[in-house]
Amino acid sequence: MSDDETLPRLGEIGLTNFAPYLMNRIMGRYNAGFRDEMAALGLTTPKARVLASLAVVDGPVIRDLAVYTVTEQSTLSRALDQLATEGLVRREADPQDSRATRIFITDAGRAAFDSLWPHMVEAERNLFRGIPDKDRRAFVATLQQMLANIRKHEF
Amino acid sequence: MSDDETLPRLGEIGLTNFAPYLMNRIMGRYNAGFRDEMAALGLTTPKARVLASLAVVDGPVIRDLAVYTVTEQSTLSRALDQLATEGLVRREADPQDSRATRIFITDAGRAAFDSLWPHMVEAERNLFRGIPDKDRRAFVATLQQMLANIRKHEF
DNA sequence: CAATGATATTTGCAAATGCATGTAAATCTG
DNA sequence: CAGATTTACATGCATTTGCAAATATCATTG
Repeated sequence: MSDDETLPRLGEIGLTNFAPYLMNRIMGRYNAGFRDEMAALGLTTPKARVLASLAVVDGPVIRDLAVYTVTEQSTLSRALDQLATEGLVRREADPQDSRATRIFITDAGRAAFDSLWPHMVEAERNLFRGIPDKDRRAFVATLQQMLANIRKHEF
Repeated sequence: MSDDETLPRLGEIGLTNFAPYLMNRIMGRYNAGFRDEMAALGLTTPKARVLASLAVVDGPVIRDLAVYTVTEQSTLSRALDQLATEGLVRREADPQDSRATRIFITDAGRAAFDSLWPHMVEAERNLFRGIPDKDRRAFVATLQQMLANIRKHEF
């Protein structure tokens, strides 16, 4: 990891060989892909991410939810305000730690997510269109390794 | 591609097996990783992306730049206002089409990007830490295929 | 070539975002 | 166990965002 070596310039690599660029661009379009469906449900990206996360881990404290949803704490706090007002999630004081709040999804929240999920799956399938299953599995494995490389939390 | 089949539920797949989730989370942290360095240069994400793109293709029309930078037209328009005011880019009317504006990077803009680039490379290397070169190449190839699958533009 | 429609970019405005800070509760430390 | 730190969450405020509409130019068509 010594770095006397000269860095390649971006112009030489080319944008489309620089993985982070590709990932940003792909995710930009992926996320935009069901913005209409989200809007129809009154959801923004952070709100949708909350519902998606709660579909997997219900009842996390907010700070963990911020990690799952890749959202700023303050943004998340306000997203939760809205979701709670709309009756899609429920805040519940943690009995162990009265600073903490745990978030639970409601039936209405689950229903909202259920109507969004097929679009997410469809978009994901479209992403992998024409990519052999073997490559796809290797790709996901690499993603998991990457997440392990950079995450600052134990999950 | 018939779809009578029942969709797997997200809870069953698990967040960390759903590629888009992993990609969003990884890029969230990657992008946050040099937010400080950007801030020191007075750059936001869209502004940095403009400079990065111009390091590769100088003089694009704005609508193409919006594709490269994965940025809303209106957001880009204002990012360009700032960059131009700061002297990092230059707007120049397209001689063929007087509706269009072409964007060029200035020496100062190049210098700003050059001071950011090492951090981007370092963050990228960190992402791929411990991932064999072979896997890395396969990963990038898959990304390129994915981009081809979803892009709506010819580049 | 006038009229209609498409394209390129900017801008108005309401909403979302994020940083810094506030408040409250838990934890640590001497 | 009092005081100092840290942690959890919410909020004030300035900035950024993005949708929709405005403006200006180009392209097409009858």
